Amino acid sequence: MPPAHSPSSPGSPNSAAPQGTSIVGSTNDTIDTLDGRLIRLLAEEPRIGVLECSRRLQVARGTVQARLDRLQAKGVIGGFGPEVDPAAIGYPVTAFATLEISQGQGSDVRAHLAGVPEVLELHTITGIGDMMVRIVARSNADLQRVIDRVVGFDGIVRSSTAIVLENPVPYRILPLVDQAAAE
Amino acid sequence: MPPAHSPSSPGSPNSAAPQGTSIVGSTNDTIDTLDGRLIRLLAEEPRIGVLECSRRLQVARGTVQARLDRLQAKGVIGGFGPEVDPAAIGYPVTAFATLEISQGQGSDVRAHLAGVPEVLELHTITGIGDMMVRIVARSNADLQRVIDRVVGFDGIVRSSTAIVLENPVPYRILPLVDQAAAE
DNA sequence: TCCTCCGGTGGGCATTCTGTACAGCGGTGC
DNA sequence: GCACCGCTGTACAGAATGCCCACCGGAGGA
Repeated sequence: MPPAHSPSSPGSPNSAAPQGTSIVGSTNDTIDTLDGRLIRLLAEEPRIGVLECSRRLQVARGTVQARLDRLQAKGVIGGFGPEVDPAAIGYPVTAFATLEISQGQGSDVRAHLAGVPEVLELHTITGIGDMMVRIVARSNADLQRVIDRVVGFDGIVRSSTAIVLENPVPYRILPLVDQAAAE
Repeated sequence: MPPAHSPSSPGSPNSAAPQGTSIVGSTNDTIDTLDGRLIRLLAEEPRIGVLECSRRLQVARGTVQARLDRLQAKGVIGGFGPEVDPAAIGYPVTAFATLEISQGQGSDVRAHLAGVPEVLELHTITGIGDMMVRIVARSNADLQRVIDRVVGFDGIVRSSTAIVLENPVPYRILPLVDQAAAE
């Protein structure tokens, strides 16, 4: 493939017609369709670079670069870190634990939980419990050890655990991105 | 910076001494320390390429390339998709809903939930409920709409929702990677 | 109404990285 | 003892990146 771009109209150098969507208020609002297509493209084939994106999206390279910079600056795209599968590194068991915390012990408990590698995620929630953690373990037996370590801390009054059996819909964001882009 | 690599010992071309860890059984088991350092490096600075990795890790470029290929082939690294923040695209409210399903309706319910963009994740679990979904919404008011759409389906008998107030520990995997690498 | 700003386009440049190949070394296991 | 596998340097052509420019055209303010 030659390094040429792929000018649809080779003769006329300029045919500036904003793609994606009218820019209207794209600066402060969410994302437009071009952003959506770009995110989808990168999500599906992360290995392609900016130049390839511009080819697929039929826009100028500078546009893709600018959009990417803007998306990262706005915090829409946090990064491109590798997605590591816990199961593949020896932690095939996932569980959600709901924790009840005694008054005023919140920050201590958070610090404690943040120090446990098997705790992948921690939320404070409304409802029955006060906190919800996502934990992983090497096996069901190992899960016992992890739970003991997680709840073995002053300030955690009660806890209940739900083991994940299946994961019919793994974490995804693309459908939401499409919806946001089509706003 | 000149295109020269950075040979520590310019004279002697070969000083092969396996880094990371003795390879022992690295092929079938999990990951070694070199893998761990590589993943951490990529997670922290995803934009750097293979060459830069090899410089930081003080190993040959081919090694980094081989490790990366292997990690991807083994499924340890799933991809390098952009991490999109739902809050940044207009969905700042997160909630977890526990669903109780009537017998035999499982697969229908899954299909239904998979069709809802606001459903980011779906698990089948042990315990009180049968399923657990992670959902997002544009606002607390909008959450009502989303919940109605989620549970408005034959086969879902009961549901309870917990709104996420705070997220003291956002999803992370690095501490676990370190632990697995130090096995 | 005119003017400025901003985002998009197309092009060009030097630098850098990638993909791929090669031979050699050394530890592991048969 | 020998073959295998992983790591090391090295090399090369092709491709992509980062950064520059001039220009166009719509939106919004003066």
